[in-house]
Amino acid sequence: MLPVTYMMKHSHSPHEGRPATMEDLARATGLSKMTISRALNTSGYVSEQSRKKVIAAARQFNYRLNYIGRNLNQNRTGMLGIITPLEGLIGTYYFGQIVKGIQSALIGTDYHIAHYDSLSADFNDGEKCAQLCYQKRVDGLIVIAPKRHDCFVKTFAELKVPLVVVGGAPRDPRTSFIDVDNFGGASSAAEHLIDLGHYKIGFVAGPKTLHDACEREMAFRKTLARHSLRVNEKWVIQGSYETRKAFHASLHLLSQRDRPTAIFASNDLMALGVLDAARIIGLSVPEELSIAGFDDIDAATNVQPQLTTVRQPMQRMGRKAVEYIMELVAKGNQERHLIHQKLTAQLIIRESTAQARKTTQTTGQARGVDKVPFSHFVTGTSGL
Amino acid sequence: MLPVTYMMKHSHSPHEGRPATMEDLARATGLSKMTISRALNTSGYVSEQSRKKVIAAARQFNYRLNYIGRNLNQNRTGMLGIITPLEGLIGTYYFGQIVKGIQSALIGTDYHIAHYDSLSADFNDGEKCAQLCYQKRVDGLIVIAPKRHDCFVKTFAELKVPLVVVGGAPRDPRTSFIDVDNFGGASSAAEHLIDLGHYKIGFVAGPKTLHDACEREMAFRKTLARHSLRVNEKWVIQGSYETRKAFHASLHLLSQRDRPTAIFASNDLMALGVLDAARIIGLSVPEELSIAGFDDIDAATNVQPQLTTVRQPMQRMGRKAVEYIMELVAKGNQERHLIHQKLTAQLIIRESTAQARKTTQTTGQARGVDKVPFSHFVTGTSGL
DNA sequence: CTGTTAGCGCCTTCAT
DNA sequence: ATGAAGGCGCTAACAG
Repeated sequence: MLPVTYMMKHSHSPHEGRPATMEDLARATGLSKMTISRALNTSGYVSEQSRKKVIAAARQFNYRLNYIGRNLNQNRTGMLGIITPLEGLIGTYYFGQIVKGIQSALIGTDYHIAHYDSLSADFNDGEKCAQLCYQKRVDGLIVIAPKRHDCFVKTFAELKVPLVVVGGAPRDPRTSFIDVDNFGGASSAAEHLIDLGHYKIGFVAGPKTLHDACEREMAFRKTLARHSLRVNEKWVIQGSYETRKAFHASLHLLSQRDRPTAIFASNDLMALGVLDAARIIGLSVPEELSIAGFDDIDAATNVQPQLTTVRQPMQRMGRKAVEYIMELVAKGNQERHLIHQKLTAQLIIRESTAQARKTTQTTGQARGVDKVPFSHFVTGTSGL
Repeated sequence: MLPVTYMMKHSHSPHEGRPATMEDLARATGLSKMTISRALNTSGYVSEQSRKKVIAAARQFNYRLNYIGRNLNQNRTGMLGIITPLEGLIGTYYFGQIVKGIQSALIGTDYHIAHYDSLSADFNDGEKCAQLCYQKRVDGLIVIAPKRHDCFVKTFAELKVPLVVVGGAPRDPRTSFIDVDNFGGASSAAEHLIDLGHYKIGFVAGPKTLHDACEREMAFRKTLARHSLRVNEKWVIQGSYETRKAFHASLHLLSQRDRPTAIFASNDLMALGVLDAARIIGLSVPEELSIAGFDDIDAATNVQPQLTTVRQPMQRMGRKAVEYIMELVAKGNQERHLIHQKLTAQLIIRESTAQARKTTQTTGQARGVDKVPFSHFVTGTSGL
C-alpha cells in the first residue's frame, strides 16, 4: 500500500475537498506547472493544443487561482487600505462618494479594498496604520478625511509607505493629499449671491471641528469683506452638517423682523433645512429668499426648487487617489514624489437663487406663520 | 568577487531597502529560522538567552512579520469579506452599527475587513462573491442586508463557502442568517400604543422594497387586527426611512380633521419627521399625539421628548456573524451547520408615548398652524 | 513552445 | 532547547 502522501502527490486528480492547484493540472495534463501558469495567465507562448488541454482540466477540476501563492511570489497583497472614521463613512454622502470613486478606479485591477476605522484604537495614528504596510496586509493606504492631523498624519511623513490623504488636507506638506478647493468653491457661491444683488446674506456654518467647514466659512467672510459687505453675526447659524438642526435654527432666523434675503449653507443637507424652514414660514424661494448649498447631493436636484450649489468632485478625488497610490506601488515607492492637489469645486446655478428684489425691504413686517394659508406648505410636498 | 546573490543570501544584515526576514535574523543571531519563529511567536521552547538575542536583532533590523508568508503556509488570508450595497452602507445608521459590531468582534483576532459592494457588477451575485473565497482573497463572507435575494443569496446555498447573511433574512433556508425579529419588535410597539388606550393609530411605512420594512408593516396590521382595530388607510404614510419625506407627509396627515392619536413610524428617522410635524402643527407630544419609532438611533435620546422606540441589537448581529464565520473557518467549514437566528428587538418606552386622552375627540376642529403661537415651535429647538 | 530550477517568507514535522 | 528539511502555490529566469 502506498503512503498517503504519495497518493496525494501523485494521483491524477486532486484529493477530494482540497482545491486543485496548478500542480494538479500539470499532472492531469502531462504538462509542467509553468505551462499551466502561462496558459491560464495568457502570458508567454503556449500552443493552442496545450492551452485547450489546460483549460479543459481547469474546468474539470474546478480550478481557481490561489492568490496567496501569487502574492507571496510577487511580494504584494492586492489590498488597498482605506482608513476612515467608521462613524463618518457611515452616514455621509461625502465619504460614500469618495469610496465609490475608489471602487470604480479599482475595477479591472486585481486590487481589493481593506477597510480600517481611524477611530479604533488600533488604527488611530500613523504608526499603527503604517504597520499594515510593513506587515504586508496592504500595499498602500488612502486616508479619508482624518479628523485629527496631529497624531495621525504628522507621523506619516516619516513612514515611507505609499499613502495619500483624501479630503481634509493636512497642514504637513510632507504628506501627499488630494482635496477639493473648499475656499474657492465657497467663494464662488458667495460671489454668485452678491452678483445677484444680495447684500443681506446669511450663513449656515458646519462643524467647527472640520477643516473644510472652516474653509467655507472663511471664504464666505472674506468674499463679503472683499465686496465691502458686513457679516451680520445674527445671520450666522452654527450648524452640524445635518438638516434638522439647520431647519430649526432657520425657522428662528427667518421669522426675525430683520432677516437676510439670501442664505449660503455650507452643505446641501443644511440648505434643505433652510428650504423647509422657508416653506413653513411662507417665504417663497427664490423670490423672497435665495438659498445656496455645497456638495451637490442627489437631493439637490430632487427638491423644488432645485438647489443652487457647489459641486465637489468627490468621486474624482477617490479615483485620483487610487491612481496615485497605484503609481507609487508600481514604482516600488522608490521615488517619493509628493502631490498636493486641490481640485476645483464648481458652482452649479439652479433655481434656488435669484436676483435680489429691489422691493424686498427688511423693514417690512416679518411674516408670521399665521399669515400663510395652511395649504401653502401642506400641499407643497411634490418636490420631495 | 562574490556574486550578488551570494552577497544577499549571506551578508549579516538585510540588503538596504528590503525588509528584514526571519532568515536575516537567523543569520544575524547565529540561530536558525525556527528559533526566530518560535521566539517571535512565543510558541514552543526558546531559551531566555536566545529570545533576547532575537528580540534585539528584530528591533535592530526593524523586523515585521510578513503575513503573506504566514498566510500561504497556513492557507488562509486573514480577510473577512463584508458585502453590502455601498449606497446603503453609506447613509444609514443600521449598516454602520452592524459593521461596528463586526469590527469590535475582530479586535484581538488577526482578521481584517475586506469590503465589497453588492451593487457593483463584480459582486452582485452569489457566484461572484464566492469566487473571493475560492481564489483565497477572503476566508469567509458576511453579507449585510442584501437587497435582492433571488440572484444573490439563492445561489449561495450551493457554494459551500463560509457565509452568513446579516439583516434582511433570506427566504432560502439553506443559507445561514442572523436577523432581528422585526415582526415581534413592531408588534410590541403597536401593542404598547394599544395598551395606552389608543385606537386611532397611524403608521409610517418604510420602503416596500425592504424586507424588514414589510415585516414591520405586517406586524402593525396584524396587531391591530388582533385587537379588532381597523387600520385607517388614510393614516398610513408611505415613507422612505428618512426624515424629510415623513415630515412633509405628516404635516398633511396631522392637519386633517380626523387624525390619529398615535403614530408608529417604522424607523426613528421618520419618527423624528413626525415629531417635527407635530411641533409645527402645534400638537404636543405625547399629550396630544403619541409617537413610537424603531431602531433606537442616537437621536432618539437627543430629542425632546425622548422617543419611545424599538431597539435593534445591530452591533450584536455583527458580532454574532463574526463568531459564526470564525467557527466555520476554524473547522475548515467541514460541518455545514446552518444557523437561522432572529434576535429579539426590545421595546424602549420613553417620553413620546402616553395614555390616550379620553377627551381627545377626533371630531374636534383640527388645529391649523394659524392657531398656534409662532414662538411655540421657534423656541422649541432645545431638543436638538 | 516547454520544462527545470529556484525562491518568495513562514511554519510543521521530525530529528537531535 | 534547537536545527534541518520540506512544502504551502505561484511565477521569474533560464535552458532547452
